[in-house]
Amino acid sequence: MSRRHHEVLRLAVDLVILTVRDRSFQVLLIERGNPPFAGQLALPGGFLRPGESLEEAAARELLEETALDAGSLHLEQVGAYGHPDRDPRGRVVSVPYLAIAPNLPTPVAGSDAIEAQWRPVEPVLASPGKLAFDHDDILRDAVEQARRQLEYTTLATRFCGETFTIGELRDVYDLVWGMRLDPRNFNRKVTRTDGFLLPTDAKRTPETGRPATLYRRGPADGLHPPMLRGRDLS
Amino acid sequence: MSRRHHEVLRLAVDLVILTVRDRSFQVLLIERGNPPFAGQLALPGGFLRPGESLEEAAARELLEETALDAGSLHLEQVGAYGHPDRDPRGRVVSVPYLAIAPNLPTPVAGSDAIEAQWRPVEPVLASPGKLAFDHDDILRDAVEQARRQLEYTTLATRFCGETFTIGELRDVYDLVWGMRLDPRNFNRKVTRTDGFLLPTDAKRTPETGRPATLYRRGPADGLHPPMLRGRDLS
DNA sequence: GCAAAAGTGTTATACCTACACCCATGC
DNA sequence: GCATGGGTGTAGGTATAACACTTTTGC
Repeated sequence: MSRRHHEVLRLAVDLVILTVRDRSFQVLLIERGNPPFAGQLALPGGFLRPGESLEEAAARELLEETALDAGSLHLEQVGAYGHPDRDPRGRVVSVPYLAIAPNLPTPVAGSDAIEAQWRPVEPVLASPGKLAFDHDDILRDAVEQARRQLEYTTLATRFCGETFTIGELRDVYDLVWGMRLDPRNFNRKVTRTDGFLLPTDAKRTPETGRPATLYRRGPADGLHPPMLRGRDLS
Repeated sequence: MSRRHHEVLRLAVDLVILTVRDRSFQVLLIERGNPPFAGQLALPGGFLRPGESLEEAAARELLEETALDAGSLHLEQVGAYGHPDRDPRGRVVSVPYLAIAPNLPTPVAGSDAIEAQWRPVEPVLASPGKLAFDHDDILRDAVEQARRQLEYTTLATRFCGETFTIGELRDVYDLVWGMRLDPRNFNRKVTRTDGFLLPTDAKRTPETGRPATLYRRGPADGLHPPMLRGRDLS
């Protein structure tokens, strides 16, 4: 088992930053300025640096590319992608991270002058082949991971601001899952699940209609019983 | 963004091989012969080689260390572990794989004369600090991943041989989850879930009691609705 | 007969689905 | 008043939990 047999490589940390904005489920993509894949869209990311843990690298990249503070955001690993030909520059294994962002008032601007843009997720998933590297695969897996977590965790609240209405939370489910949930049943479900939501005294009046109670995210991470979507898995 | 800032590293592929034998939930561990951690127990594994994908490396290690053919086994990625100090030899990121093995008639013998042994999982999880590297963390996460998958996939059948009785399948749940399920309700649940089990004409007579129908694993991967364990997640 | 494991039936309960209905606001 | 979204009530279906009970073997 000589050391000569061991592949020496670099490790990329890519970011799948998801949000709900303009009543649409969107992902942050950058346009690559340099080869390989110059001019194509890609997930933001960068290489692991000496002394960094994987999660530290993800947080650093997040700050560099979007000026978002990882301390306030949900950040979780998606897996590892290591096909030998995935990067034409040489052997690079990617460990992508999924980040969930609330709809941000400030426009996203990368510190290193990279053109970053929010794109609706669905068209990108529907016609793969447009993203650089194997980022289509990574995006697909990360989105599926997020969709699943809406079922049995309180992840949906990470898409919302500090306080939010049940209608906003329902929009997250509707848009991320791409299906309409019954507003009345949804209301009961989330208000009766212990630790999901903490009511506040404030209310918010929509453009038209009755004012809605504002909530903030509760201490629970898991959902029991889970939120159900249709029987579409096999 | 100079290349000098990029950490260059090696990638380890470790294996968490789980089985049910001697009416106990067990994991395959090796005793390390060389530093670091010489004499301590560790997960089997090795380094990624040039031209290999991660999954290929996992399959190769599985064959080398246990003479098990990956083609017939369930093999899935657990995640990536990249703390900078996790390996004293230098920067090594580990991508562990979870493998599920049926109770094997042949004793496990590594091809490279490593002392491999089955150990009950629970004591190792209960008193961490005994395994080399961060293998305690990896084992904990892999076991939790397997336990979860018993809930909403048909993974349990991977612990069984080609044909098996419902009692054997229930033993898998009982031993992996560490709780007793009601045999009568379990029976109904698995036989009524479409695609979980395919009945055969054969039966097997236990030491004492009525002969049980032998089944083989069905085409379904997912379980809807899921198999429930108690409300222990939060 | 007896022990042990396989397998069926039954009832109560929890939860979801679907939908009717009322409430509070802006115009 | 009317439109719009917030929020509650209720009836029916499905799956689970907990249990009694029957079946089929070896001894």
